[in-house]
Amino acid sequence: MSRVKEFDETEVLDQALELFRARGFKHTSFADLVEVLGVSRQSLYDTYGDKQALYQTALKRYLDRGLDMMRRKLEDTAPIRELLTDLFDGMIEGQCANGSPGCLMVNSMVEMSPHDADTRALAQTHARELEGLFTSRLSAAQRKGEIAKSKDPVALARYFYHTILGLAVASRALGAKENLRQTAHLSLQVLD
Amino acid sequence: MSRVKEFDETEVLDQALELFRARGFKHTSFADLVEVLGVSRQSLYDTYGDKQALYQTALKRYLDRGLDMMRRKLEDTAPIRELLTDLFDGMIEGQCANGSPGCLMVNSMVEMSPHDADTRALAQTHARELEGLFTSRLSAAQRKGEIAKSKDPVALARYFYHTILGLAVASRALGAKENLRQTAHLSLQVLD
DNA sequence: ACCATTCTGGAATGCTCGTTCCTATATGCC
DNA sequence: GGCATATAGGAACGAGCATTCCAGAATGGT
Repeated sequence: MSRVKEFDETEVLDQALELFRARGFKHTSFADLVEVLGVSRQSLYDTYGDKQALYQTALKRYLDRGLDMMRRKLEDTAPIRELLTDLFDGMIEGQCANGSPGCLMVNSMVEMSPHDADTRALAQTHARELEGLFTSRLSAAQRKGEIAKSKDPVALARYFYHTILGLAVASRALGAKENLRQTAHLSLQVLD
Repeated sequence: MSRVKEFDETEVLDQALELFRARGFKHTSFADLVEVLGVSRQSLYDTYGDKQALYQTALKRYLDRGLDMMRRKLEDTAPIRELLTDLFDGMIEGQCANGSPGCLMVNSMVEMSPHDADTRALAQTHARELEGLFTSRLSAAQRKGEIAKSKDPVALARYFYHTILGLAVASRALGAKENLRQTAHLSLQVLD
């Protein structure tokens, strides 16, 4: 090989991700991508394949990153209520940073799930994994006596997952940070 | 006037609504509408205007209907926990009936809010109205002593609204009715 | 019977889209 | 210096899209 890539492959992928996140798949044209990413049409095709593949790759990256972040935050051994408070506040702060584009996975679940089997499968797998992370962390908290024995960690995990979905939608379309925080804090009452 | 319309205007509108709800705006072509509604292109344009207007009208109808339904259900003077349990169960049953297309408003919030100011305004107004309905019902319950004085009905109302958003997303992309019911029931703990 | 209105569907328009092909130019390793 | 690769962008293609125009047939009230 001789000439080297002039753009950072993952950096451009992240830009594509942000564009898809903000506008959705159908509302983002290839011309938009070329313009915003500053990379020529041909290079994009050579590097990532077609639009669908680029979207898929970006989504996968987004999910992996989110899952890693979640794993890291849940490793914290702080009391579960504190931990979840911080986690939700952090998510809300992060989501609403740049004009509230919401969550790419949620946007994808709504826009793409009925039309694209691959995307649907990605979303469902991710949901299971995320619920799994929550479940084991909640179980740990339960063993430490922070949560009553009578509670079902699986149901609680799913509940928090559903709560996050709702906050993502509200963040995108309504985007009142303070209200989201309030809801997140209220949601913690299920632990009592 | 001489010749009379051969199709029921609101009935066809409802069909358009269901199509938009299932597929989204961009993923529904005018040809799709003509085919599914069984009404010719020209008649659709004559009756409803262009695609955007048809969508807007359908969305407005959907919101009005939902708000009416909510009003009726909230008039019930049953204890608030029973009432909300029934309300959520009814919604979940209804949403998941025909292949879980989710909620048109939520789908619209995700797909259209960033692109169309009218749609965004509709969604935001609807959010406020829905929260208002919940707020006054929760206040009433509070006066009757069913909810502690320390609770803020506005925050609770918003919380339930956010919960509904989350359930709508899950219903569309995941669609496990039993899990949704479980989450709905857990969410009622904020009243305690 | 007449006429306004409606329905239907073909045809055409003009635009946008994703994608491919091609050519010209730049770049770095051997 | 040359060769393999990367970039850039013009051109074209074929498809799909929303929308408009139009002409023919149907329909019902007066």
